[in-house]
Amino acid sequence: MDINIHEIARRAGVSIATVSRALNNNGAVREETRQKILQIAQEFNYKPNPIARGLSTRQTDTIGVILPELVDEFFMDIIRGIDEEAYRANRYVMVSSSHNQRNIVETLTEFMGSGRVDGLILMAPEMHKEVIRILHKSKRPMVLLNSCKDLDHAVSFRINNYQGAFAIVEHLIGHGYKNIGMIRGPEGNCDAEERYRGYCDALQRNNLPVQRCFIVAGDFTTKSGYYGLMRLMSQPEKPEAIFAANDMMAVGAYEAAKNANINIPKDVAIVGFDDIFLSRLLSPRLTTVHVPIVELGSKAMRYLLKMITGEVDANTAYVEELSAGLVMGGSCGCTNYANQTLF
Amino acid sequence: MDINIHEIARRAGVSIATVSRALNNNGAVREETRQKILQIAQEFNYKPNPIARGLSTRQTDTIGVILPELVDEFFMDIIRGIDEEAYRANRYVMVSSSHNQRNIVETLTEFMGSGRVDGLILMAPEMHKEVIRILHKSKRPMVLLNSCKDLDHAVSFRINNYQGAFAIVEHLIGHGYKNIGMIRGPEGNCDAEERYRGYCDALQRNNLPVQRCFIVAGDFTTKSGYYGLMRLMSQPEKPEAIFAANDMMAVGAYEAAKNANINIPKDVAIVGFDDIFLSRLLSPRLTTVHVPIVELGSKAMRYLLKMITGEVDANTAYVEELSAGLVMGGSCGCTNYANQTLF
DNA sequence: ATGAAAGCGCTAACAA
DNA sequence: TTGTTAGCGCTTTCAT
Repeated sequence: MDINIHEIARRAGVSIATVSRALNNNGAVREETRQKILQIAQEFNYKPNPIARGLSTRQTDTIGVILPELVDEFFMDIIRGIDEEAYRANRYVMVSSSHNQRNIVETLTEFMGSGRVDGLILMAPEMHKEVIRILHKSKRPMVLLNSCKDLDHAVSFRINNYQGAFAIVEHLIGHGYKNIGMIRGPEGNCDAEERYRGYCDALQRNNLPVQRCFIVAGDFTTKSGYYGLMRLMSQPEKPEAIFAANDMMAVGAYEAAKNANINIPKDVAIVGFDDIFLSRLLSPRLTTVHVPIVELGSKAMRYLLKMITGEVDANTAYVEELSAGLVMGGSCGCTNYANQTLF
Repeated sequence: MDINIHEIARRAGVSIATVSRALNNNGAVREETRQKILQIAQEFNYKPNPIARGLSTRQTDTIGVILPELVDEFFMDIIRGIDEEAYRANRYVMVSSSHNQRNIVETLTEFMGSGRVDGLILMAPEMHKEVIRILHKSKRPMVLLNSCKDLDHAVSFRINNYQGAFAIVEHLIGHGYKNIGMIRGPEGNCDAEERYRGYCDALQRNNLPVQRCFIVAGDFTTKSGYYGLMRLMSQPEKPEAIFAANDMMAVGAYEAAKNANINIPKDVAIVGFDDIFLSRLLSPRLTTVHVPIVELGSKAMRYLLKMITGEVDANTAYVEELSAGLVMGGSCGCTNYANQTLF
């Protein structure tokens, strides 16, 4: 703010061009000169102004991150994964929630159109057409997180929701359950859709019918899980097991079960998806699908950085699905699951 | 990136200065001219380059946020509070963890010294002298979060840890417990120290001795809570109640109690601090201290914005303590606490 | 190996 | 009301 390149140049008795070269290890500078400049810069604790540099180089060393919301460990984990890589690479992270669907476009435009960031990591499960448009005409590289299948022409990192859901439902089937219900996630949400697809396919692949009466809507909130279980278990024909599309709803289901004196897993088995910290503390421990969230963030960031540096082509589609593994608890009916340490 | 102020000026048949004035509502522009410019800008979807503008105005519309870690709902809540206000005020948020104590200085310098941000929100419970130094010579406004008392000459927003701890320990005393133990937080952490102070004072104010054997160290992790309870309850003389300095440790204590067949609250009452979401799900529900975290973030942000706009003097110390209220559960021994809804 | 100078896109002081 | 112009602090050609 105070001392600038001119001042350093003056003190070193050289031109600002030489100072710039010395500081950036860019272009030839006599070792003697370089040392002198470096020493003076050090002495005055001089740091080039990144804004000025940004104007000149069109690089801000900043990565934009837009997430649908800023709640839960889930999103915090993503940010942490990104932050770790950013730190390593000397980049800065600008985060924002998309606030609401209407304004995601606005935020996106501001981030991408304006040179505030060198690249973007975007998570928007319900992806508007408009967003896709911006995506296309944007000059900055961008990687999508948990995007829908129909965006496979972009760069995207996602959890393999389908595979995870398929696996956990097959696990339930392995227990001998025939009537397996599901509390679904929000409509239009791709994660939710994929998990539902995995559920249906697992049933069908095992010659089990997909029964409408065992499927209820939900919206990923604890509350909807609560009422989801209530509804499923108050029918004349009750499911033997329930696949909640995420752990938060499973938590709600646990609460409902407790209130209604329904025993898990004796009266009904429950499994979830996400493996949030909380699921470890439920009793019995929730059987769920572990999703490598921190890794999702860091992988996305690493790839984005490569796109920025040109190490990989930013215009070539690339999709990576991180596979999700089962975490055994007692809620599915397993009795001697590895009693995972809490810490 | 493509179209710039010159282009707009050319198309509108005016000078760039007029375009700038029209767009910023700054300086006189004939209404007719303004409309024309606005319309053209609209047509080409022109947005002034914020980097260039930043170089000129020394404002980036960006707020830096440095937090000790990026984990938990706790920090996510702070970020959310900040993000909400930032959105309202058309500001952007750059977040970073301090990575480690050594590098917090580096990060701080980069944020503050370089003009990357217009102001900073910093949370650093263990505050280095060095950090304080930077704080002082920094030209940009900064607000501290949960800072130590010895930084009362700065602008700071904090949870009233002392008051909260005092209140909850008095609540335990009200139950008739005489031997009240505590699992402390990390040494040197101001939140932890204040909570400990509140604990001690509550005892003394009620003519109860502070007994060393009932006080064990902890570090805010579930693990340390687990072993904390183990240690306290394996002594010949056991406490009747335990105040865990945060909920995560209380969670650990619950686990330990479960493993050791210790009933809460019959064998030992347990209370926590923070009111994390999880505490609602413990059985019995954890009696704890609610801290308005989102509000902490948003209040800090609002104040910082005022400092930036000059609405309040950035050099005048200002400390605000948000008071923390009790949330009743069954873990303290209360039987007919309001059964709070989960949602 | 080094310097001079032209931008980068914008704002703001000064002139007209 | 509008235009001219000098920065803002840096990078990067192009000469030398």
